[in-house]
Amino acid sequence: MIRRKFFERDPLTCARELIGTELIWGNCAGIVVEVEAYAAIGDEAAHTFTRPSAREFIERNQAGAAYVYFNYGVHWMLNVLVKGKENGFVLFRALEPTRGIERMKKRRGLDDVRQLCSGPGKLTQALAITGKHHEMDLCSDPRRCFVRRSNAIVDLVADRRIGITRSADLHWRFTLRDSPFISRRVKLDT
DNA sequence: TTCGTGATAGAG
DNA sequence: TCTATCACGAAG
Repeated sequence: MIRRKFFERDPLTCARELIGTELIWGNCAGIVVEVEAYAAIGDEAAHTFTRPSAREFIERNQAGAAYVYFNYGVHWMLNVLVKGKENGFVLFRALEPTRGIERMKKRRGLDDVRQLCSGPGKLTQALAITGKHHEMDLCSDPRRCFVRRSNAIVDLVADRRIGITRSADLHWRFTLRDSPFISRRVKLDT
């Protein structure tokens, strides 16, 4: 199980190293194939830039806490709090399902495994993550945590974060190269 | 390409 | 109160 220490570094390092780990969520699990990093300071796309409640969240919680919020009136988003030299969040955008696949299909109302967790709103639906998991510690309960896979040779691609307008030039989205489970194709260049 | 949806926060 | 904004997804 990945321990708290892991999240006591900067958001970019955490984001990169989370790719290829496995997210355990109850009876379901999936390999993390796409994340985005957000910095508490100086990142206009981060919640902390406009939302006092996000800044209070950081004060109130330890590294490794879940930051879950509702967006567009429809979707839950899962982030993990990073508190090191730099504070911030890592948003989970896509998983490659490994366990509990039938459960996920049922929750999503779909059969195609590629589409179960290929987006931040999709993966929370597939895993039944909601606001009740907000502020939950992801470093202490083996039923809700991250684990490293021993074999992992992880080939990363960095490109622009999706769906944001501010600070859009930063290459803070990380994906597992050529994974068919990511939300959107990697786009390089301007 | 469009459009619904609701929480948040800041202005009036 | 009102309104702009938003780390989205699905239908078409």
